[in-house]
Amino acid sequence: MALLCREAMTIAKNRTPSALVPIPRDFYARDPRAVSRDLLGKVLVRRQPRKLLSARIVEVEAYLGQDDPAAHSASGRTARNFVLFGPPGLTYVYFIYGNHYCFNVSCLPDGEAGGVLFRALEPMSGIELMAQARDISLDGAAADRDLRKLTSGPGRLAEAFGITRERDNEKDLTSRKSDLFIVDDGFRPQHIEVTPRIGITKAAEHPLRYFIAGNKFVSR
DNA sequence: GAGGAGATCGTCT
DNA sequence: GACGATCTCCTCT
Repeated sequence: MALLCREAMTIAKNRTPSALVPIPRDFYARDPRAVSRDLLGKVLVRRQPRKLLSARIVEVEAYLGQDDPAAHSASGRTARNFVLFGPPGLTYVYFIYGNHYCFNVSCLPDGEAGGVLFRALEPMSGIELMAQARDISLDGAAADRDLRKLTSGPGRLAEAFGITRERDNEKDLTSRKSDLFIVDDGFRPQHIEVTPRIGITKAAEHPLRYFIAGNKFVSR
């Protein structure tokens, strides 16, 4: 198996979070910009019946709520976006472009709209299951490139973790009982870069995309 | 490797 | 009926 793939497997072995304590709700009850920055380096965990999926958060975007024209919450509360207006720390999952799901977490205190979009993850454990979910083989000559394709992009990471609106919308990421949550394993990114958000037309100039500089799994 | 176009369907107006 | 917080495939360089 190619070098990058081996590296990721080693990382996965060494860094799989041992203390699976979800980050508390207070963490999310803040400005999405602060939450975005602090989410980098944390670990998203999906508890499966027999296996644990985990991946480090390496790229996110902040959406500021009703004052942010690019945010789904800009036009007010709807049947689709109601989670953004509720308590912090809940998942907001929506379907887009006819074939992709995007995965967000609600921020700011209950009643204020805001969220963070997860754009890219670095796989840590359960890599084979993620590859299965994405219908990607990691055995070929292009294993390096294919490993990146597992979770580098909002639609890709959602597919790798089996995240859908039907299954995961409005799920509590701060609950021990949840099968989807985020933990802090002590990792701290050395250098965080901030750029304008990707793929939007409104308010596209604001620097609200945060990623770990130099990380191979960042989407662009 | 980079860039462009098509696919596809839920949500909102 | 139009649009969209994307991805993949195909073509061109």
